Amino acid sequence: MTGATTPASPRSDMVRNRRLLLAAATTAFAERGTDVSMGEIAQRAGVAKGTVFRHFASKDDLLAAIMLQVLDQLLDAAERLGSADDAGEALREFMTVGVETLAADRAFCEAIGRPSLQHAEVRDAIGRLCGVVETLTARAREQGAIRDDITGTDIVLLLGGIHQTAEPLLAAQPQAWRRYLALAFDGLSAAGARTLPHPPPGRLDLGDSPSAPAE
Amino acid sequence: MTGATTPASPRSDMVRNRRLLLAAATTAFAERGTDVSMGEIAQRAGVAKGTVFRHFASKDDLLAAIMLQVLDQLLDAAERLGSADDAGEALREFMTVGVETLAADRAFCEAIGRPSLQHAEVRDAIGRLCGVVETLTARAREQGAIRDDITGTDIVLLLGGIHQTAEPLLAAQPQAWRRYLALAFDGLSAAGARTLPHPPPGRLDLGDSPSAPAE
Amino acid sequence: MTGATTPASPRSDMVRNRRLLLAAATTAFAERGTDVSMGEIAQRAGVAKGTVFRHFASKDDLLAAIMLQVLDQLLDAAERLGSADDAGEALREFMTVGVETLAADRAFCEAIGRPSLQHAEVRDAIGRLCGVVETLTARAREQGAIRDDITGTDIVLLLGGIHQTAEPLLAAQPQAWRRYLALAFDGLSAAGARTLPHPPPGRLDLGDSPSAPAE
Amino acid sequence: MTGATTPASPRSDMVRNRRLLLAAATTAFAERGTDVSMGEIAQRAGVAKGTVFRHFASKDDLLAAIMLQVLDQLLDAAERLGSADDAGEALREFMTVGVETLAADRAFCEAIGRPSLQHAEVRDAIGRLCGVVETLTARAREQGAIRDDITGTDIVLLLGGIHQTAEPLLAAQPQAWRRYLALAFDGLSAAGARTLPHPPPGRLDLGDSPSAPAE
DNA sequence: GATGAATGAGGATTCATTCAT
DNA sequence: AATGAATGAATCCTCATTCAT
Repeated sequence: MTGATTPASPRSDMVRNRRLLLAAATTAFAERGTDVSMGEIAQRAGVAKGTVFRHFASKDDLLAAIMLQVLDQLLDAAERLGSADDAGEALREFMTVGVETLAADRAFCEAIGRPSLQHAEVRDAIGRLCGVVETLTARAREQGAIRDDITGTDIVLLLGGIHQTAEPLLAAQPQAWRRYLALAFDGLSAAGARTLPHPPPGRLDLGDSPSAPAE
Repeated sequence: MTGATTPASPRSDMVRNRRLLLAAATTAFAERGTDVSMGEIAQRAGVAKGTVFRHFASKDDLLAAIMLQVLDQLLDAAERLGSADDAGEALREFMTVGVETLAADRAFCEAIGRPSLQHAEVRDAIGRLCGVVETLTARAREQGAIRDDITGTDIVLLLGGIHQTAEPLLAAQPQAWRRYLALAFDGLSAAGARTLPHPPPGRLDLGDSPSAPAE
Repeated sequence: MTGATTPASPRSDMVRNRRLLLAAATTAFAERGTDVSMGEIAQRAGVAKGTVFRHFASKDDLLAAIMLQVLDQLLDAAERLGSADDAGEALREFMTVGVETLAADRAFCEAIGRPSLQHAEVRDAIGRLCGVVETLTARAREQGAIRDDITGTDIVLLLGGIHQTAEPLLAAQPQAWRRYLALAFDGLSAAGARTLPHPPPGRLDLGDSPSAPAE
Repeated sequence: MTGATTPASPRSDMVRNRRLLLAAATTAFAERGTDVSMGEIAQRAGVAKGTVFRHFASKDDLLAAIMLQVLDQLLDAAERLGSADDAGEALREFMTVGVETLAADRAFCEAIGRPSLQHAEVRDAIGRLCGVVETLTARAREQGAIRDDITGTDIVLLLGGIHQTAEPLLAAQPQAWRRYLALAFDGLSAAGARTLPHPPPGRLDLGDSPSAPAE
């Protein structure tokens, strides 16, 4: 099993294994949620169980790594779209990419609000994402594409909500989320609407914080 | 062990235990999702493990019972509001009750689309709920309170989505869902909006259907 | 469930229940072996679980009661045949009845050599059976129908052995035991055969006796 | 935990553990039947519970493995004796080995006719055994050592029967089976005996066959 | 660095048995 | 005397994690 034809340097093997593992785990978690066992991921990646733990000290770490992957994709998208001329269209495009990403990843949703979020890195990435999206959102606001009282964090949160709305339909109608994305966007751009009742969320602070300020 | 004030008859004790179990399970599942063990639920209810299984033959049955509880509440609310004069306001009120209910129940969302749904009773209840909500929705449509292309099933699905949007905030801001409910409602009532891109969902048909028609 | 049409005296109800229980247990154990649960037996008898335990303090006691039933049947048969003219034929007839009984009772065989045998009553009944069969055997010996070195206990033990020989066939060929009974009988009547190598067993002494004398 | 003298490589440890497990399971099952728990077997083998399941995916697999062990021993014996000059003596020798083997293994008998038999491997081994024994038997028949109407399958079945006959005595008289083996052999060689009443069994076909042909 | 065997806590579930009514 | 709810020990099995090679 180790007798590969081209061992290359040990370093490169490790890199390759890490890539295999992330790929396998991404697929597995996306398909079947966070309950997939480490054993199965090892198998799918074609490595031994011990190797999984050499790369990711715990299942939680692996989950965090995968969430980071997804978050990075989203971050990239948001950054890429940050300079588009039509900020409203850019925002819509970002949300499309975002919901599409979630729709393909069952674990991501499950994992939100779980111990993985106690990983500082994940929290940071979410924070950063909210920041970049805030830029996007601000421009859309200024261009009048969306109403005044919407923040970047709102947008990020909506990704999960839109996905969740369509989730029960996805098995039968994989594109159903488009319907609810359009609906949400209509809400976002509702011109003369009354101001939203609850204040906008600040930077997302997730995790166990038992210091929940409530209201 | 429970130190109840009135042990009464074994019958009444059983009723009491069932209530304790449902309460414990509802809370536990709501707080920590479907992974809570039967053992913990027993402990929380102050009964022995065996007692849980006397009342609910399997974990899945327990989950189904809890979903039915929630669905029944929603069904009641929808029926109660079915005859209100202002159908738009009634629909909004229903959605308020609905999201509020979900906000208190984490498991409910997880459980949608899971084996518990293979319980005919749960499927039936969902079907019935969609039916009653369709009535509510139709009236709101006729009265011009919401746009034309929204169905009762859309509304039911939105409950989960709105809740999910706010979910990461709930620990810190338990009322945050009100913000996203208002936002969604603005989308629903968007007067001149373009028709939504994806066709409305039919009656919710969940479960294993591997005959996913895709699109 | 208690509202029978004719309660009769409480005494007679108890007798009736005992009979129902023994019948249900006999059938259940015979069909599926000693693993049937007390709960199922209660159900089959149409009584509550508690009632089973009022009549038989433990599952072991119930098993013992059922073994006693079977042993009594065999005892009756042996006594009835004790006065037949043709002792050889009588012995053969007894063995036929005996094996037939076992063939219909899966639990009996399983239960031999188990804790149930620690019930003095069962041990006594086996002892008594060996005694009566010894009479039958002695007459057959005297009449020259079987060889000299066979005892009643040998015969009793053979019942189980013959049954066991055929057991794997019984599902497909319920009468297969007749073949092995005939074969055994041919061995028993082998005229000029050498004396059997191991001394005849004494009175059966079963149970945990850790004082096994070995040889 | 085991204090072995030579831990050697993990591979060799695994082999050693497998051996320990088989030994522990063989003893445990032989002594107390199939009810011994996997936990106890682990303990007896000096390994953790999980290790049992790494080696045998289920209790049934473990039982099957043990039956295969026994069947292999018997198969070896039968093959070894297949070429002896005196086929009658060879058959007797085979039966001696066979019963002796069973006498040391209580589970084997219990397990016959149980789900373990649905393991194709076990069924196959039994079939093969019957085949080899048929050879042995045919030669004994031809040499006039046993009567005409006895098949190899009869012989295999008799092993269990003879053992069962002596079983209640084994604790006190471990060699008692020799008596019943001799008796059975006398039946097998009964020269002028009438033909046996029930047709000989075909190849042993065990398992769920609900197509029981009856008779 | 990789391997995969071993570990053992934990999970769902069953069942004999007890006991309040 | 009968009921059937409650109990909790025991069972099989899974899985994250550790560690010797």
